[in-house]
Amino acid sequence: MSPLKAVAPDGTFTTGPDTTERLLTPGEVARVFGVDPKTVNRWALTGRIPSVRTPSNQRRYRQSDIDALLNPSP
Amino acid sequence: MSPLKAVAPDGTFTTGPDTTERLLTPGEVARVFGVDPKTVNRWALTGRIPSVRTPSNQRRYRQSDIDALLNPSP
DNA sequence: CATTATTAGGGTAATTCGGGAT
DNA sequence: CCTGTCCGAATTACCCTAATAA
Repeated sequence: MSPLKAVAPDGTFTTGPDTTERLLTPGEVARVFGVDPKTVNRWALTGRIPSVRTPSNQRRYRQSDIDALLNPSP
Repeated sequence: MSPLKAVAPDGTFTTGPDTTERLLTPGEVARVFGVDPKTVNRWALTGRIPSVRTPSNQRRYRQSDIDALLNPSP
């Protein structure tokens, strides 16, 4: 199964990648938690947060992962 | 082999275009990695991603290439 | 044919990376 | 153990106009 899903927010089926899963930059995540962007990256290095790497080795963080940290065991 | 059919691991095949070789626009790839579409084109220029050119010089990216970047030799 | 969105370019400011010292 | 800061180098975002796509 491809990681590039094709279900639109309204439930319709569209061909193409899943655009519903937003990716956040280190700076954006840093603002959420009120810490330095480098601290966010250290969390990734120590395995506290999952991260996605761009082809140029920059880190991106899934919105769902951040939401999970903000809402533990709902 | 023809790009117009997909052969599953069990030997069956599906009719229609090969979805693993679908071409993605710069904007679609950009949303996958959470970057600007221009950045995706820069990846192509610097050889980080293979790209296909339309007759009008626009860039397209093979979904299989994008999948490979997200799942580096598992 | 007209309209709207996307893309290709280039130029510049901002962000990110990694290491290392504090 | 965890965090914020300094550094240089690399990477990216946003600005614009013209061309292409739907």
